[in-house]
Amino acid sequence: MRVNRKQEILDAALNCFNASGIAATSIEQIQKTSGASIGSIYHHFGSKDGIAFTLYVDGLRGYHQELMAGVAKATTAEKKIKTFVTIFLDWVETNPELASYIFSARSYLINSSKANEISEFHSANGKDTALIISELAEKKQIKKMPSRLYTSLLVGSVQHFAQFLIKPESNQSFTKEKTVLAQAVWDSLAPESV
Amino acid sequence: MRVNRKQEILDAALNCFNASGIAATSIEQIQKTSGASIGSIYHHFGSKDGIAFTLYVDGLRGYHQELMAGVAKATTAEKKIKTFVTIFLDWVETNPELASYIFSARSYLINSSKANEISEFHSANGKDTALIISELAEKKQIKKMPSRLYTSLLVGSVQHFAQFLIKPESNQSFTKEKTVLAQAVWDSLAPESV
DNA sequence: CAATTACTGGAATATTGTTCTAGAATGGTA
DNA sequence: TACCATTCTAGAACAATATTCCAGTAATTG
Repeated sequence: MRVNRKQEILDAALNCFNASGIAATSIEQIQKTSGASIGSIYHHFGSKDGIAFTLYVDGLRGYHQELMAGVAKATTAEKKIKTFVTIFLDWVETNPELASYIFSARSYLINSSKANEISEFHSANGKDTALIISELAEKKQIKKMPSRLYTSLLVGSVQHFAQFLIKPESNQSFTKEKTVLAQAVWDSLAPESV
Repeated sequence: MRVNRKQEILDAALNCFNASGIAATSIEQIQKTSGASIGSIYHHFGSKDGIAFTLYVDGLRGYHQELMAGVAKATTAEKKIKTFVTIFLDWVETNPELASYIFSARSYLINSSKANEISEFHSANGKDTALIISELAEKKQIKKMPSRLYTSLLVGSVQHFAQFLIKPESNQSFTKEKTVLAQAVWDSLAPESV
């Protein structure tokens, strides 16, 4: 093993997957881009789905840990919500390739041979964020509403906006947008002013 | 031609695609589910991507026309925004299989052999909704903010919430959620109270 | 240094998307 | 009806590509 083959394969796969999508990327492409052999690829990952799975889980885990650590530090409800939004947007801006991949990989992996593993991983992550919200709701630090709406209001518009941070059109900054969006999300969740 | 083969193929494909995803569905599955032959399938659609494309475009076109007609009828800015949300949610609730398919098909088709056609179709649809928003913004009937945020606030949380309408867990109704969500979206876009 | 394990290579195989062509059903026209 | 053109169906043949397999090469351990 001359170099870190495993990482080379992952790097090459991320590029290929982002350029053409997982389904349309062939093992041959990954093989040529990475310089590894077919045998090597299958030794390390077992299947194309295996590569996609590793990229997805590793990437998302990094983000998730950052998020949880940041939100835990925030002291008030408003700060927690705004930190949630900010960390998400900052992470996407810092890791555009990975973010782009993760967004598009979800729907592929759900029906792949890694379906079970993905489902477990999601529900574990989901519980973490659900806990944050249910604590705030219990303490009446956010508005009372049908509980299923909480996550939609928290992550829906933010995830949708993330598309702009991924396309590298120009090196414009989004500081204004990020501030306004964090405020808008908080406004939609803030308790009625008494 | 004993029956409507084309429609049979589309119906079968929608079921297969929703059950396993487009990438993981084989032509053989569609062939067996529909009762059509391989030759028949390729005669009508040319490729697997062709089936996926037809399902996607036809489904989305139906929704889009409904949406535009409904919004055009609404007289005030608040009614336009709330109608937008309501029509979307109602449509998803009425067409859960189609909605589920369309959500997951997007990322597949973007990198398929129909990439160009899909891109055109999206930009045409996108212009329509952009026009609605830019008109409201020009007349100052919605809050002034960085323009890229408008669509995120309008469709982000609503699209995210749509997942609950697709899963058939139980036949619970979502009337409360729909009302609250429409109000929340309007609140986030409504001009500052003078 | 022997032996075990981890890794690499690529030919062989299996699966699956697509092409091809012969023929059947259908619709129009005299 | 008879004829023709077009549309549609069928499935074998072909091509592309994911995966298996095993022989061989480095690394590691005792």
